[in-house]
Amino acid sequence: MGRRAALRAKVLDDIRSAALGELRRVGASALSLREVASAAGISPSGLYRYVDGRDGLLELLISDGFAAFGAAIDETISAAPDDVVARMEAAARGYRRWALDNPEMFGLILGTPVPGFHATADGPTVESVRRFAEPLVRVVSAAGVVPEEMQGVIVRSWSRVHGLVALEVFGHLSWSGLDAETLLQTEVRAIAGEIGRRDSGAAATTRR
Amino acid sequence: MGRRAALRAKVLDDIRSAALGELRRVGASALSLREVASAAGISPSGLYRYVDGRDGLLELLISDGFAAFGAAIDETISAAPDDVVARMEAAARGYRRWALDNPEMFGLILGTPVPGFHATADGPTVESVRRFAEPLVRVVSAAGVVPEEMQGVIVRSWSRVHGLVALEVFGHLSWSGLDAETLLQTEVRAIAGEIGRRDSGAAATTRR
DNA sequence: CGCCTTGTGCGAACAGTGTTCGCACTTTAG
DNA sequence: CTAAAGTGCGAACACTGTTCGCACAAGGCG
Repeated sequence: MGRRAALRAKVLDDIRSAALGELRRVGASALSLREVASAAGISPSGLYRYVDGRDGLLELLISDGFAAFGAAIDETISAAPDDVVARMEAAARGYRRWALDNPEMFGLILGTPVPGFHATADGPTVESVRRFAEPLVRVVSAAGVVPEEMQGVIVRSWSRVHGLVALEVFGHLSWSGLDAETLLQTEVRAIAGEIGRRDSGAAATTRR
Repeated sequence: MGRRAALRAKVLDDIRSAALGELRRVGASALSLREVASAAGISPSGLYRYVDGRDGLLELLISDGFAAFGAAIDETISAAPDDVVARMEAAARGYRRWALDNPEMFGLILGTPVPGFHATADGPTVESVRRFAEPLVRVVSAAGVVPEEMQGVIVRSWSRVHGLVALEVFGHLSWSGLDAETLLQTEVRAIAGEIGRRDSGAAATTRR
């Protein structure tokens, strides 16, 4: 098996980029299977040899999206000075930047879930999520958080950054007239401050 | 104008509830105009006499959704003891409860925006948003925040609650094994604590 | 080499969608 | 009573996702 597999990989790659292009152009809800097929140079029915219908196409996009998001954040962090607060700020800035640059993808992977789509427990999506969360974990653990508190601290910090970014990207902050970047910066510094003095009596986050 | 207007109002109300039912049943992305029309007892084309196509139907739902969300939070707050911290906790709990009970609606109004839909500046949606935000404003202002800082404090507090709730409702917290309710409670208490000592050197939030 | 299984691509078809249009009909206003 | 405005609907159009069967190419094997 050589030639056939190679051709198949190439076609699948064409589908990937065609789908991504369509997503960027018209958004997830208006993403047309036929348009994607046409852009990828194959027939609508031919698409089914590579992807399991519309849901399969979205799964492909979501998986790739998580990976790209994680990679983007990773890159931003790496470019920051080797300081915990600076890295946290970089992570948040990277989070926001990517979300603003890829609003449809951001909405697809972290906004309203597409009905009928559930990531299989050991599928590529979960692996991508791990890869996505990894840089965030590294930053927080570098701040000296003990493993026990780790998960709660990460989730709460993540949710604060995510909340602000999601509201901004989805257009729910525009009425306020406030500068979202400044808001996020303020928020991140507050988070960093709290993590810095976490051992002095912060409320513990319990497991269920 | 009497009889005709009354009939019209009644039919429009049928459409409202039919659309809401369909939204609950199949979600926003799969919401079918024809199904809604059928459930409302009119023909698909007849629907266009009341609502401007699918987008108009969604606008109707969004507007109602904001109002219902605001009313639900309002109710939760009113039922809480007359204490600032208790009211903030109640607001957050009401926010979460409603979002969990109405996930499709929550996603529709605060998740990924529907493409092609933009609330007109003076339309009913904006009014609903005001009504929705009002109870939150009341709680924060009751905490003694000066008007100048007010907007920033509200947005940042809201975003912290929203971030956690959105992640939970959209299924992005389930992997962690953490109890979302506990997380939210911890978060709200932290917010209340910070607002309580806001005058002792909290970072100012600037306008753009 | 030939054969046969497997994989691949595609056109046609089907049920479903949102939307438009023109025609009958009823209610209102003058 | 008449003209105008409002209302409902069936038919039609272009589009969607999906399935099916048929032609054809590629691969493994005797």
